[in-house]
Amino acid sequence: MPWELKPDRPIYAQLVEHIVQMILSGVYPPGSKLPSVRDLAKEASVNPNTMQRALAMLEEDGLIITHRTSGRSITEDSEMIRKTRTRIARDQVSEFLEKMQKLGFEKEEILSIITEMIKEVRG
Amino acid sequence: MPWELKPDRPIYAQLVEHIVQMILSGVYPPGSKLPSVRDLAKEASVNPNTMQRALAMLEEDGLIITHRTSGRSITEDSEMIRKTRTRIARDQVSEFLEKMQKLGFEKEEILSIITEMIKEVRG
Amino acid sequence: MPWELKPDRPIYAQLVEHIVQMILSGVYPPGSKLPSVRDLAKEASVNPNTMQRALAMLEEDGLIITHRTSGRSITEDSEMIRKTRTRIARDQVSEFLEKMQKLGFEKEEILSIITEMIKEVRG
Amino acid sequence: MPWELKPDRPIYAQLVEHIVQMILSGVYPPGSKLPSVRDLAKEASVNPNTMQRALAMLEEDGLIITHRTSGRSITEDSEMIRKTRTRIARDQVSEFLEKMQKLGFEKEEILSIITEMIKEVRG
DNA sequence: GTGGTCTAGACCACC
DNA sequence: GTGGTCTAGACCACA
Repeated sequence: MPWELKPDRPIYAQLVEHIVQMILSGVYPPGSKLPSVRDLAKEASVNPNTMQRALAMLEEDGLIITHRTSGRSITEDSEMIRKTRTRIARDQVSEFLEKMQKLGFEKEEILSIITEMIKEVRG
Repeated sequence: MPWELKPDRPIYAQLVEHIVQMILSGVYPPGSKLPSVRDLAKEASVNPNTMQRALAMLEEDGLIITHRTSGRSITEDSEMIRKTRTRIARDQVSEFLEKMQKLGFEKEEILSIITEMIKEVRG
Repeated sequence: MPWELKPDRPIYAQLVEHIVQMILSGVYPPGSKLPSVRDLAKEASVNPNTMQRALAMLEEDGLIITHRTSGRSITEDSEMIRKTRTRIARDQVSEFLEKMQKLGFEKEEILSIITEMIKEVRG
Repeated sequence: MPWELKPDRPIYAQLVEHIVQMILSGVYPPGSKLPSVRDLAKEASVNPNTMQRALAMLEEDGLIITHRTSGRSITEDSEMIRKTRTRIARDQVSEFLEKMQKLGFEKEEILSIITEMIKEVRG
């Protein structure tokens, strides 16, 4: 998973999103150790300050634990990770549904468009 | 339809979106006249310059025609309006699907979440 | 020759240009009588005031003569018409050459592009 | 290259044109960094907002890239720059030819006028 | 009255 | 420091 950074949104926000994806998809399993800020920053070709900011936000969410002496690790609370995944998903869905309804789409229409398009994606 | 403006995104972008919704949902039918920049700005509690910027963007898209001295009107090309509606919808869906897949959701899972949540919305 | 009016430039200016073309190309020969303002306005689907303004400008240039009681006519001075045609042409050419040179085109390059494109036009 | 601003056309349009010329003529080579909005505005004796508008238009055309916090630069795609130059040139020529033909000039006549006048320019 | 442009000056997020 | 957004208020051409 490459660190694709587009210039249209704040870099730190894209970093947060990317790391969350890696955690939720299991690249970094619960309890596993995170690379150092410096290494992560280098990997993403980003200023360490910016990476630090991203990690700080993830810590606020409780997804990441900082050990004062030995770096950071993913939370061991896999239940929380699961819940986070669900919460984010529901947020996405509800935001999406709201937009579609504002455009005047009915429930059935939304469903049919999605089922149609979901077949095309990735074969 | 009130002009809800949130501070998290550029105002002009929200204005564009709102006006598009009004056009697509038929509040302003094809060929109908639009209120003056000043009136629209007053209605949205926004500086005329900001509203003008939004309208200019809509004109670039071809959704709006400006008559230099006698105001603006919605394009009479209702076919284009229909296509715009479809295009925006497909964009929304594809953006949504991409996000969900990055979070590690499978096709079936996405569909089931949506069908579940769509029942809750608006009763 | 239809009266194509685009909304991107002042209408009166387009009227002036159009009438000049008709005069220079012989639609209205030297000395011939011009239709009334009202008729011209109707033909061009334009407010008579606007047509009046256009004619006034043409009169300033000396291309049109106003007879206080019997309408307007094209000047009989065909020499002046010929000179006007030449003047306008030279203005166009010099303006065009200036633009091309600002874009960094050399004389030879300009000539070759033109000779190439002039073959394509109108077969 | 001074910033000559005439009152007959929108300033932002003249700024766009001027910057394009600088890019096409190599004053700002592909990939090079552009001065800040504020500096450019000062240099052209223009309000920063106006300069910003011009730069935004250039970005839409793909000629300029903006890095959100570290200024703007010319696109590195020198092929695109070359194509832009050609496109603009052809637009100028075709617009010019159309005007001349509306004035009743034949192909040969146009060519002869140009070849004659092109000798006079810049000695 | 309409749209369009421009300035001055302020404020913001980001790095 | 960078780009981006917004407001307030003025002025203009046009019909």
